[in-house]
Amino acid sequence: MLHREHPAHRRFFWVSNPRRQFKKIKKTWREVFDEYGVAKEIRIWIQRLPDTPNASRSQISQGKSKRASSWKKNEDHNPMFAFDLLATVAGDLLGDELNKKETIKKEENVYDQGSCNKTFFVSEIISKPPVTNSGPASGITVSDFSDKKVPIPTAPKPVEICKIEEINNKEASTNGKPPPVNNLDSNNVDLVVRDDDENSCGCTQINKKLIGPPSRIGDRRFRRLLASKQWKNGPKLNDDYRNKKSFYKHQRSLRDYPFKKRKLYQFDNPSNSNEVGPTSQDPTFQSQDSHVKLKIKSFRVPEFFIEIPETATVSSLKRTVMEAVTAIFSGELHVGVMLQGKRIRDDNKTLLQTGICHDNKLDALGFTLEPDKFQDGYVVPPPGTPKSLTRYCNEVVIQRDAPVGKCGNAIETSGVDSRALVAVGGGGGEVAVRKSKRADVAQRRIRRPFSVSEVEALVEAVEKLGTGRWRDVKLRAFDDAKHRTYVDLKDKWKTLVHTARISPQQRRGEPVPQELLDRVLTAHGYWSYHQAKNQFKHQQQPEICRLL
DNA sequence: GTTAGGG
DNA sequence: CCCTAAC
Repeated sequence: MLHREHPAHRRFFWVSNPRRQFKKIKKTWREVFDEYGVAKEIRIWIQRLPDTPNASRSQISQGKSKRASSWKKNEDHNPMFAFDLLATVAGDLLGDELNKKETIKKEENVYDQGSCNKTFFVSEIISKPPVTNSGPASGITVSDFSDKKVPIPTAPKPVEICKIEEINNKEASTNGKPPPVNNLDSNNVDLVVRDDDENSCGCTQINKKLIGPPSRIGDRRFRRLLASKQWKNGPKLNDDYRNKKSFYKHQRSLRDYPFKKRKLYQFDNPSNSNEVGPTSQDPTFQSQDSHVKLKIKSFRVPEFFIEIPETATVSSLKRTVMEAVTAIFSGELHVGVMLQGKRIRDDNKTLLQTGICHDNKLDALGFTLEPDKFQDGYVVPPPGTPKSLTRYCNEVVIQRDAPVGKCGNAIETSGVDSRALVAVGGGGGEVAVRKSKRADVAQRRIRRPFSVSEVEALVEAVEKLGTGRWRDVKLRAFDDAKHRTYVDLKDKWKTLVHTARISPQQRRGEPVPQELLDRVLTAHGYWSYHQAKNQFKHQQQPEICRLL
């Protein structure tokens, strides 16, 4: 029905946090379609649906679609509701006559049903070839646009939305065997649009045949690279991309661990996202009251990166590694249970109910050690996922040995992935090289709320230096705080001004003394007024405290 | 490299 | 805290 295997299909997967502003959603779409120069207008309809995530839904009725503002409003009240999204591109591809076309809609809401309070949205839009013509030329592929091999149909195309996990499951069902790399078919490209925000795991795939399960690549620029012809370069792309990252990114990547703070999501299988395991009521196990013996063979440290000068000593390398490991494992650890790649979320289920005790299920049982800060879900690589893919997962995986162990609960570390730690001698100097490729994903720094004393120091510095000299503020008041950049200070000042302007009831976090907030407003007002006038005078008369 | 501002 | 334009 969906003709998904048809090589001439062009697919867009869109993964987004529904809190995303619609302006940004549209921007993302536009970026994608602009790659092919076909989009003239991006229009998005949102349709509110009943709150039954797994229920199949009827066709989209464009007329009933609600406006984005309506959706956004409702969403605040119930962040977990299900919704439909239909995006159309007005132009040569998808015309204004969308409502005339056969639009097949299947349920598309895939989200974390656990503790995560975010709803992740996954949708796929497929340009479906006309029913009357099943030939390869009737569809649209990425290469159609980049290479012009196939004429772009001018007729408006029907749009299909179906759920992405079907595809994931299909590929996961290949038993995780690494796909044949040479079998790259340019006509079978899945273009995945990842519209994530900082709290999401990027999930960008070019050709699932080539790459396999969702990988951990989350950068818009990279996506755009993929969207262009360069996707043919495959996974090596990221290196080139990485080199373009700013020097700062490299500089700070060391001090920014524990990194990969992004919340990841998991593609739940709708058929068993709530109940994992089909044999929960098997009476033979109940009557036997048997025990399940598990042997945890090893665990793996999640890959991480360090940068260190080649002139550094081995001792300092060891110390740096230890710091990184400590940072990752400091804090509370949580254990996740996976069965056949699916996370078991209901803690109250018995092993019997989940099917863990079932013999033929034991192979697929796995555990994750999750650092405290990564609670919102993970990409769980299917069993047998190539290491090059699991590396992107933000977790520590404990793979359970397949047979029921005979030696009790032995735990042995498999050792840190050495590739991640090799510092290569290059042209000399301070350049640190990471051996590991395509893993320099953007890493959000951890959140480090300002203490009251820090705020006080900031206020005092700004009072004297003004609001336009953040580097000086940094040097003056935060020179020894390596984790506070002058941009951080600037941002903090911004939030301080905002905090000072809102009512105390609306403020969050550690309370800032009102006296400090008053000084913030005073200094802000003063420098807003005097900045231009005193920009060249502040050197003689920087002490505004006396003036206030 | 810094600054300013939107996200 | 991130990103990026502008300087």
